[in-house]
Amino acid sequence: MSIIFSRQCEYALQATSYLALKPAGKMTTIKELTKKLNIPYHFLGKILQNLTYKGLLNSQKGPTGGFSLGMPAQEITLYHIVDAIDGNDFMTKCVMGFPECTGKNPCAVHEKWGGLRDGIYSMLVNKNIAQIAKEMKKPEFRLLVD
Amino acid sequence: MSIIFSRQCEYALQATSYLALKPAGKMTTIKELTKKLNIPYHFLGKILQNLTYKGLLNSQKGPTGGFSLGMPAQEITLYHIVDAIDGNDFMTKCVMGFPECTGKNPCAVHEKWGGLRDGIYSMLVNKNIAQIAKEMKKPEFRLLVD
DNA sequence: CTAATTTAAGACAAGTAAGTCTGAATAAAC
DNA sequence: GTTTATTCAGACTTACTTGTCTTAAATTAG
Ligand code: FES
Ligand code: FES
Repeated sequence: MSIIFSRQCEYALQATSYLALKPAGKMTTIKELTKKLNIPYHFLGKILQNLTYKGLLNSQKGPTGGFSLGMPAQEITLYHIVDAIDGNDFMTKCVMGFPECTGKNPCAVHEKWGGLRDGIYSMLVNKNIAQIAKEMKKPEFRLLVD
Repeated sequence: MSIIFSRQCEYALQATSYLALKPAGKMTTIKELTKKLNIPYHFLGKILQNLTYKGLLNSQKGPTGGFSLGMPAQEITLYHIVDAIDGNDFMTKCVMGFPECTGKNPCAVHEKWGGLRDGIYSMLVNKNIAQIAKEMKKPEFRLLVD
């Protein structure tokens, strides 16, 4: 089982992070992405297609085609990706699975979870693709190993 | 999709919390649990069976039979339940799905996630079934609504 | 001992997520 | 215009999770 994001979403985060390494507008093929990230080819194709539909990526067919970021890297946060793929249910649902999550009828960890949930949210919102690109250029960073 | 725990695990947390309300040793039937918690009968049966196998619950067949906590309530934490059903992969896996999660090859949110993950862990470890029972007796608390 | 009630067990069905395959559409390169 | 490389689209398969059904085993009550 994946942790909090679906497998699709994990792949989307990885692929988008990888795209962030490339100069703006530079097209990257699915083939390159699947090779570097070890993600099933057609599965990734559909995911990127979805992100393109949502406006987060650009795509171009034919030779020299591929995918690139659909907006300035500073404007794309991890939250955009997660929201596009998995939605934002985790922000409103009870972590113990009770039918609602409100202060009126709280579960045993409602308070604690509230803080953690907000922490996850800010983790996603405060990290944009431009930052990631910058961090990833550090030599120890994952994905740059080839 | 459930948030961080599987549906089974959510059910397990709810059912165990409910059992915590009862006097120690008092048997509660699946029927009562499914009715109060709105969980599919046989599905819950298997989950409780599993928790019994792992020693967290006691079971007894026949009339007056049912399930009760398998150890003193103070000794059962939410982490025990989660670990029994979903395991503890969330403690060691990368939240972005990369093959490993170490400081040597960190992903973009490794640091932040580390803190949040530890927060989730302590949320689970520091909440035992006895506390839950106490809190749940407050009138506004979920599950006591009937 | 018999009947009733409950968990135990396993097969099965339904639903969802993940992954595969094939061909069409598009666009560049020659 | 033809070839080639790529995304797009949809059907299909596989795997996993969730949920259902039926029967057996155990235990209590009478
Ligand atoms: S009620 Fe459970 S997290 Fe809010
Ligand atoms: S490497 Fe991603 S969370 Fe640690």
